[in-house]
Amino acid sequence: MPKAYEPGAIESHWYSIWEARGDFSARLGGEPYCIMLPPPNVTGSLHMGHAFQDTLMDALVRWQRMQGRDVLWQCGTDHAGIATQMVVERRLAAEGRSREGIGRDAFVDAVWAWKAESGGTITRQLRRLGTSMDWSRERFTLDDGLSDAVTEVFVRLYEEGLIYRGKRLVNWDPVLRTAISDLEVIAEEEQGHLWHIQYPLANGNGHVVVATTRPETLLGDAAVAVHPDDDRYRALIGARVVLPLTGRTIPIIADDYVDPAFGSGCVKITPAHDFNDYAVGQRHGLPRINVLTPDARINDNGPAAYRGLDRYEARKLILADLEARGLLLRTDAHQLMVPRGDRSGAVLEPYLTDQWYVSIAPLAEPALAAVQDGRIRFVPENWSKTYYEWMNNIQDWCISRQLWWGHRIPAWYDEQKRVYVGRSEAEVRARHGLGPGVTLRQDEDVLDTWFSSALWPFSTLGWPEKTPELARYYPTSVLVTGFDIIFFWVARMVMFGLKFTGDVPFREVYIHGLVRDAEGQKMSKSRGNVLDPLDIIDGIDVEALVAKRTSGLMRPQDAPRIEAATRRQFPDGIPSFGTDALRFTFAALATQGRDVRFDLGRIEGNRNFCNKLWNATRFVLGGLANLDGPIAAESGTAGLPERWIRSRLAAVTREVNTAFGTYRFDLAAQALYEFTWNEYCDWYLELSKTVLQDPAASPQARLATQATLIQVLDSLLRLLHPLMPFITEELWQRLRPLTGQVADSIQHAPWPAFSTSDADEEAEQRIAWLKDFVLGVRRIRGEMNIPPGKPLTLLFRAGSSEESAWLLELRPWIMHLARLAAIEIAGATVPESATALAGQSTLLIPLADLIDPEAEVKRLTKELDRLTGDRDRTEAKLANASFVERAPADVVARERERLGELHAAIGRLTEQRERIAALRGAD
RNA sequence: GGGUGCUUAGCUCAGUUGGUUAGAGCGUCGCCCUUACAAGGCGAAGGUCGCGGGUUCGAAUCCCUCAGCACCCA
Repeated sequence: MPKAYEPGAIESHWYSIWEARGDFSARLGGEPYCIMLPPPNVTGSLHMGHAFQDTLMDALVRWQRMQGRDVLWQCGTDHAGIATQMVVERRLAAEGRSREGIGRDAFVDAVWAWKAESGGTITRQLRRLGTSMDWSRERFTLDDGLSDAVTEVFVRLYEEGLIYRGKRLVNWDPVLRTAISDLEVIAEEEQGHLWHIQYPLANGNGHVVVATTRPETLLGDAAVAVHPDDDRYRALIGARVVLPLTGRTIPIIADDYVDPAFGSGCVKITPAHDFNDYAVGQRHGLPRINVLTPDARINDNGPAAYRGLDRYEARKLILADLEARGLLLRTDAHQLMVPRGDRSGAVLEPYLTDQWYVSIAPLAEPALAAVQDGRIRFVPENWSKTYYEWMNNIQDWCISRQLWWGHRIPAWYDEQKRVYVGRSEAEVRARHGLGPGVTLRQDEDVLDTWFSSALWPFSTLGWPEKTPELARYYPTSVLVTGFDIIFFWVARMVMFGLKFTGDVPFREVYIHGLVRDAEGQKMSKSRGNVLDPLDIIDGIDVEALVAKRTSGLMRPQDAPRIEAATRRQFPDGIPSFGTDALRFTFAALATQGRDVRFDLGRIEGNRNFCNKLWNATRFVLGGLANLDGPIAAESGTAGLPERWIRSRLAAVTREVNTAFGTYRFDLAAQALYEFTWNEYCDWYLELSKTVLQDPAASPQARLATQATLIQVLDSLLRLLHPLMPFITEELWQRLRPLTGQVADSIQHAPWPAFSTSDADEEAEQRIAWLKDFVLGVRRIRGEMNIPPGKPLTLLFRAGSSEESAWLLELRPWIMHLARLAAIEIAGATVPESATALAGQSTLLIPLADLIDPEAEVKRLTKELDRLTGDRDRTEAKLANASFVERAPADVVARERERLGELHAAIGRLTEQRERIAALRGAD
């Protein structure tokens, strides 16, 4: 067995075995447990968010599998309409071709070709993470079955009147030339201008001034609005103004949407190009004058001078023309919220188009109720508020996208533009009696990708067919996802799930935080702070990392800044940490907060933890030369250390169960880390050496020690397995010949059982005393600078007959751990000594030549200060009559007991300090 | 403007229903290559729990004010 833990070899070895053997497949028997993988973009690659989320899901799934549940972790990918189409368009552009140039069919073929080329990347990466998904059931949102489900849902909703077509303002991406959903808009504050423009009154008696951040929209103004109570303008309501540059006149209207304090208190109203103005326009019956083309140029509704100009060129020219006419009063610098498409980054335009909508209120109501009445539970519970907030203010969902990659809308138009919705053209013709003479043209648009994602929990299980899988695994057990897609995805799955299956899609929603970099910044390509999980697993040198972060940037000018930051943060690149260390780190970071700061320091510590576990196993295996097969659980005669570590194991088992059961992966990781390192390795392994390395130890004691080493390690590996699948499998397999476990893989080994009868109060108490004893000696060594290896003689003054008995029982272990040459019973008079307390007993290390009395007095004084502080606080508490009266009796009793102990300890230490001080005085 | 959170050691974070001396990792300091592990061992230092008030015998924990920060929605 190699001396150091080397993750690379064991990881690649085990995954292929697991997968080939079908270890991850649902068994269709036993109590089902099902998780739906939030489908990643089929042509995407794994980022830290995926890795984090998938680690948590895999931990749950492995935990449940070990408990004997029939686990289905349903995996698959999504077609990611906009994102994928953009990538393929960019590739075409690089070859000098365009989507329009090659036509729809050829373009869609090109996307499928791209999927074939790059589609395996993310699933390969998922495997590297050790995720135990059921790959035999992998699905893709554009598969036939899932596409049929999409069509079915669309048609049924349409037939119920819950899908309609409407002309509305949408968020329009002029670069991608498609509508996008409100949720895909990123509004950020940017530096812009506020231009103050004069609109002359039509009657020639003066003017009003409007302020705008988008002067080019002036061409589409339909009115000027003022607040009805604004005295400055009350007289002008109903008058008309001349709209500059257009020759049109428009009315001045009153509407309390206007904020009299902003700008001049007059607002230009452009119903076709602003959401608020649209609403004002509806209230006042104003015309909607669209002045932009789909790619945001001025259209034919604009004056000839501006037609065909891009919106920003038009803005420039319009401002110049206004200035030339003396109508541009002032230009102020102004911070404004600019909406951009989350994919293209382009500034969006509110734009008037025909789109398909889902009428959402009738779907939202039952979805709201499902959470309110507890059929779906959010974890942490607080996220239900976010869900309610959105559900209560929900807007109809624009589901059409002007893309070519996706599920084409199952609607056909005849030559009179009448629309027919059906499962196919044939069905439409049959149902509506449209003969071959009628020409039908299918709607050009595709559906929002989230439309198909919303069906994921049941479409992947075969819906609308009534499959055994659907009956068995739906509703699924839990959804694991980030809070950023509660609206996009969670809410929509609930709505569609309830609508089409009559039941919730999942019983619990575990919401985790979002992974950020060490400074708390969101990881993004443009910030250049992205970490690739595989680079953390495998390591990467700084040159490769810089190259990765600076290639393919949207803004190539960012490259030098990104390079400098990367070289500063990772001067030596990233070493290889291995999957298990990464996963354990993710688990440890999965606290209930909403941000997860990823710090490489944490993962280094956890890589070391893997090494610790590795070496502990090496130690255990190395001490078993006398064994050639499984060792019975109750072998030999267990001593206190054996009873103690088994009791501790039981406690940590319970803790881990509670932690996993409440999605507290951080607490599970912490409990396991602590038990492994601070109890099993630091204490039990050391205690075991007392017996194993003692040639005179009895065979019974030796056997019990060996059995305990093996069995506790075996349980520990199983407890750790959900978080660290690879190293635990590797070590468990090495240990297996000695454990008698029959499973072929740790992932099918039984989850360690917890029973309260494993708790051993007596052993815990005595070993706690032993630790106090040993620590007391070590502290004296540490603070007196006595080399750890120097054997010491210790004088023991028993505080009670009980503790005398404990010493008798624990003497060999104490001698060994405290590195004592001898323990003698202190007589009535003892030489001047350094002192420590263990329980009620006093430990004395004769000073002889090794201790500086000065230092010992200082040390004792510090300790006494601490104790007297505690004593004073406790005394004050007990002196308080209302405390004694009102606090629970056991709390008061505990304080009294504590006070007694403090008094005794202070007495012993004071006496000791005086003796040493006198000694110093005598020098 | 509406909503949701956060503020605990130098850094990143735990802290269950209020109850001994508020914990961990990393970092820092001292001693040690003690045959499982230097990716290690042993020991130590470090916090008026954002501020102010209230409830209570008792508050990091419950309530209120304020400050700062973050996110979501408009």
